[in-house]
Formats: sequence, structure tokens, C-alpha cells
Amino acid sequence: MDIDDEDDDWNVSAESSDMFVMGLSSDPVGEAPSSSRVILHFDLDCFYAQVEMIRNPALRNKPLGIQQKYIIVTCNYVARDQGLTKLMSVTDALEKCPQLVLVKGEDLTHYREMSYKVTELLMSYCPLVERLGFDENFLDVTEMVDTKMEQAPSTELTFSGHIYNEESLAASASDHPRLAMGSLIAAELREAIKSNLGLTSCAGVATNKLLAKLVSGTFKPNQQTTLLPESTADIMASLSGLRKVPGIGHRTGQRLKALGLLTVRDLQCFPPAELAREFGAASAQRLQNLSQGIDDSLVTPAGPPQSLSDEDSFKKMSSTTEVLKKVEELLTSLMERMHKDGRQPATFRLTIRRFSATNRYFSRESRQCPIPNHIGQKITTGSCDALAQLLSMAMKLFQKMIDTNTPFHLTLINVCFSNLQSKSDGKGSITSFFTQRSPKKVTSVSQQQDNLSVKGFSTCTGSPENCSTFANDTLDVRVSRSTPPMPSEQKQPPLLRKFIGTPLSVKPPMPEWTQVPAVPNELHRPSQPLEPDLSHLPPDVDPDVFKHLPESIQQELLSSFQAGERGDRQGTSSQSVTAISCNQKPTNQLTKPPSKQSSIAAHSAGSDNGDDRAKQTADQTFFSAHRERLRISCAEQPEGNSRASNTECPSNVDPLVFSELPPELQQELLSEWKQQKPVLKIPSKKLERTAPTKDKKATTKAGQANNLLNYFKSN
DNA sequence: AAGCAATAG
DNA sequence: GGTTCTATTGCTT
Repeated sequence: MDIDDEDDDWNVSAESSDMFVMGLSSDPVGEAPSSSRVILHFDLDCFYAQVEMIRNPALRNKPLGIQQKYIIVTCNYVARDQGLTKLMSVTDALEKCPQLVLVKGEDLTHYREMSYKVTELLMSYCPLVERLGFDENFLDVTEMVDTKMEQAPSTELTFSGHIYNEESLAASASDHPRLAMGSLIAAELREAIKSNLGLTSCAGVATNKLLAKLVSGTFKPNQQTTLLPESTADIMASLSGLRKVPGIGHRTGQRLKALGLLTVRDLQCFPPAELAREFGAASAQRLQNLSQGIDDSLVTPAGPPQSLSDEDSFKKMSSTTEVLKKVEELLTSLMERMHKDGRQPATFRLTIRRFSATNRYFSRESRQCPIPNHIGQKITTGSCDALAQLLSMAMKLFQKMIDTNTPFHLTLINVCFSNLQSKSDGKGSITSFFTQRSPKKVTSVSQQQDNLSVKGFSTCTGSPENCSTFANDTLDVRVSRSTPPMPSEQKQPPLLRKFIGTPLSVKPPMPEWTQVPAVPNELHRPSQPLEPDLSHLPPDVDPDVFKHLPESIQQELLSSFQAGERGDRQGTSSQSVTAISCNQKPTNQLTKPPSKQSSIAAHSAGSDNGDDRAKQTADQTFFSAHRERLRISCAEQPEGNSRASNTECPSNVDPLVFSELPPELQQELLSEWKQQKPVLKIPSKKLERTAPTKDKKATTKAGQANNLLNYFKSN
């Protein structure tokens, strides 16, 4: 989750204002020489709840809780007034508030989309936007402030919103014109978020990220606060414990406690040498800096994610068959997301968590391996073939960790694609050029200099759509201006489209696809591997999947089959239809026969949201292509053979893969499915994700990376 | 490159 | 702090 509305307040203590910071030895390379930075932190109010209330206004007046598994991850203010808090168990919540309205929040799609719209909106004003979870954003508006200061004399500047410890402050506004300007910008942006997206938020204005984040929560719902440098010590001292300091997590908190340090003050006063003995010089310095409200970290715009993963946790999983099914389920979802992203994963990782009464959390183990190019290509292409091969890769990795011959007890499985490469890149020589220039740290100074093209306020006032468009334009402009040295090549529209989320619709236009065979073709010409299978499907073929599976796994599957042969009858109608959809959402799917018309149905079925029309179109071709394919594989090899085939297929197993599994295994799967004896204790979460709008980000490869750097790094 | 640890929301 | 699912970064090998 990423909810953290109320509470949170961290502290730092000490007496340093950033003015002092400048003189410190730890001063970062790119620190501005003359003036301090102006950093903003935005935090959307109970984000998930707000999104749900927008989707269903009727919920506004009622106590609303967003449920995930068995806990309330967040709730609206009506519910909070009745004593609910985030992360409260559903039972406790209902006890406190019987009339509580619960909305399932496992599907993060809507939240993710809205989250990116917010970031996108902010980016239209200032390129230096760093996301922190779904509901928080940092902005470095230093350049914007300075530009505006030049335009308008700072004389009559007044602050917008609160000023931390205002009462006890002697002077203020006129002494900090730049922060005052920052507060005006914050107010403007909050208003933009409200008018364009309908979301209220809190904002913090300060001279660094740490302080901006700390102040943003001082006045809770829908308000903003500015922290003046002279109040740094105060806000730090106000924190109730070291854990409240952003950057000091569970582990570090424990280690500090072991040193006898509990409060911010304790850390501030602790001998640096001793601290360094425990954490090393660098970490020690950073920790002590944090305790003093000093934070040199830069606002680093993050592009598209560097990895995509899907995972599920459960009470117990102890059979290879279950693992196979779960992995397939996760992979199917992940591949769908990967396909939308457009980039090609070069490495695959499987992570598991073994049951452990003690030390519940940290027992994750993982194994990874490179993804052969031809397979990676299929993933991006949307070919279902890849599933079988990835599945076998996954099972091999699984074997590296688990001895399938001895009992095991897993409580989590995760699949991950990383090392994402842009399609068009081709890894040319230029690639190194881009990857070289530390994609990471870019001095704020240089960043700011590149942002001179930032536009003024009030430019984005239209509807969300207009705003997106607008953002698009401004970004284009900025890019062209601030990226002279970049051997930019392809157009940026695609990326923006994705980022903006609204239009994202069409994927084809993207340069990356030029190399790839058009989806439509795929539609009529199933990829190689599958063709042959179809030909000799009737018998007990065991093509792709089974064939690729590690021998020991094959063995086990076969043996387990013999052992557990059930007399399952088939029949169930609706489920069998589920098979049509390529995305294996176990759930409900369509209930109508596999007709070509139901094309988009499958996709939308997977995500219950209704506002993703645009995105759906993006995958329309993808899904229809697969539907076509599945129709072939399922419909053409029906009756005859002994396998369950098209009519019978566990709703939680991908039909295509299922059809390619050996009959024995199919039987077993069916058997289990019918008995509903799924071993998953916990209401196996749904894994939903799939952020249609979310992807964008620079890969290490030239092609898109180029664009992304233009957008996000401005360097 | 692979695997783990820490942090965060 | 717990909980769930991601994601990033840095350390170690």
C-alpha cells in the first residue's frame, strides 16, 4: 500500500538552516551557490478513498473504507471521524462503524491511473517531479521561483497557506520571498489538481525534500504549510521518534536504538565517530544530517518503472501443481502489462517466501535468468507463445530454490521482468552514451538551468483532457529546447501518450513497433511454435509447456497425476468460456460463447473499472489477436481427444497453456479446480495492477531511453 | 550479473 | 507497528 494520510510526521532536530548547510562539507556537488532550493511536497488526501468517491459520488457522505484482503488500507474522513484508522482490520472497523461502506481496493488500476494524471499535471508546470508512491510528489521549483522573482518584484509577496510555527515567528514573508513564491506556486498547483482532477491535497514548502515532506502534514486535510529555515530545529524536535524521520526505517531504527538513540535529539548529539563505526562514514553522515533537517538529495524525476512485477501471498502452497498454476496466473497478468509497456524485458526473476513461524517478513529468496531475445520479443509482441516458455523458465528457477521431492510451504510467489529495453533501440553504439550519463543524479543546478522554458501559471485550466494535451505540448517544447546535445531521434508523442494515460490508446504508432510484425498479421498467422502443435493437437500432445518444463517437474506432475486421478465430470458452462480470454483472470469473464464480437470484453472483464476505454483500445488488437488464436486452438481440437479441451478448463488457468499441457496434468488441474480445493487459504488477492497509463521511463537502451532522458532528465 | 537488504507508500 | 503489493537503490558476491 501506499497510503499514509494522517499521521506521519517526522522530525529532525538541530539548528541548521539550509544557509548553514551550504557551508557543510557534505555539500552536494550541484548545490546552488547563492540561493537555497525551493522544494514542494504534495500529498493527496486519503487518495484511494477520494478516487472511489469520485467514481461514486454517493459515497461522499458515508463512512468509506477501502478494503484489501482483510484490512482497511485507507478510509475517508467521515469514517475517520468515527474512529477508523488506516490499516485497521475489517472486523475491527465494522465494530467501530457498522454502517461503514467497504470498497474493494485490490485492483489498483484506477488509483494508478489517477496517480499518474496528477504527476502529469504537475510536470506540465515543472519538469522536476519525483513520485513517491501513488499519492505523493516532490517538485523542485527553484528555477520557476527565480524566474518569477525576476518578472515580479518580490516586494509585496505574501504567503499562501500556513507557516509552520507562525505565531512564534518574528519576521517572515519579506524575509523569505522565495519561499513565499513557492507557497504561491504550491497553492496554484493544488488548485489545478482540484479543478482538473477533483482531488484535494496537502502541500509542504521548504528548502529540501525532507523538510517539505515533514511540513506538508502539519495541517491535515486540504491545506498547505511552509517551513521557514529558522523553524527547522523546531520541526525536527517535534518528531516523536527517530522512526519518524524519512530515511530511517525499521532496521536502521533498531540499530540506532541499540546504540541507545531514541529521539531525534539523541541522534543529533551522538558522536559522529561512534556513529560512523556502526554505519560507516557515509551512512553515518547522512543519518546525522537527517536528524538536523539537512537533506541534499535531489528531486529526481523518475520515468517509467525499471521493473514490472506481480506477486501474490497466501497461507500455504505446497504442491508443484499449485505453484505452476499460480506462476502462470501471475505471468499472464505480468505479460499483459509488459505488452502495454512496450519495452522488452531482458531478465526474468522468480521470488518466493517460505513459511517461517519466526521472522515472518524477511525470507524472500529469488533466482533470475536472462530472457532469450526471441522470447522477450514475443512478450512485447503480445504473443501467447511466450507464456509457455516463460513458465518453463520459471519452473526451472523454482527448482533451483525448492527441492520438489521434499515437503515445502510457500507463502508468496513473485514474478518480475526487469532490465527493460526499448524496442527500437537495437542497442546501437549510442546506447552506451545514454546509459553512461548517469541516469541517476543530475545536479539540481543543471536541471534547473535546463528548465528555463518552464511556463507560467494558470495555463492549465481546462478539463483533464485539455490539461493532458497541454502537458504534452509544453513538454515537447521544453524538450526541444533543453536537450541540445541529445541525438534525439524518435518522436516523443508515444511516451507522452502513455504517461498521460488518456490517449494511451494506440500502441501501434509507437516507433518501437515498427520492427515488430503488425499485430493484425499475428492475428491471422499464429506464431511458429504453436502452428505445429495445432496440427497434432488431438492426441496427447505435450508441446511447449510440458515439453519445456524441467524433467523433474514433468516427473512430478505426471506422478502426482497418477496419484490423484479424480472422477471429474465436466459441464460447467460459464467457466469454460472463461478460457477464451487470454488474461486468465480466474474470476468471472464473459459468459457468452467465443464470438469475435466479444473482443474487448475479456479485457474489461479483468479490470472492473469502467473508465479505461482509451486504454482498452490500446489492447484491443492484442486481445482480439489472442482471442482469435485461442479460438483456433480451443475450437479446432475439441471433441475428439481425451483432453478436457475447450469446454473444460479451470477458470484459473490460462486456456492456451492449459490446452498444451499433457492430458494427465489437465485432468489433475480440472480435478482440483472442481473440488474447489484450491490450497490458497487467503482469498488469493487478485493482482490487478496493470497500469495502463503508468509506463514510461527510460530504459538503458538508446531508442526510447533517448526520449525519456529528454523528458525526465532534461540533460 | 545475481541475490539480498533496506526503505517507502 | 501491523498489513499488501510494488518499486527503487545500494551492498555484496
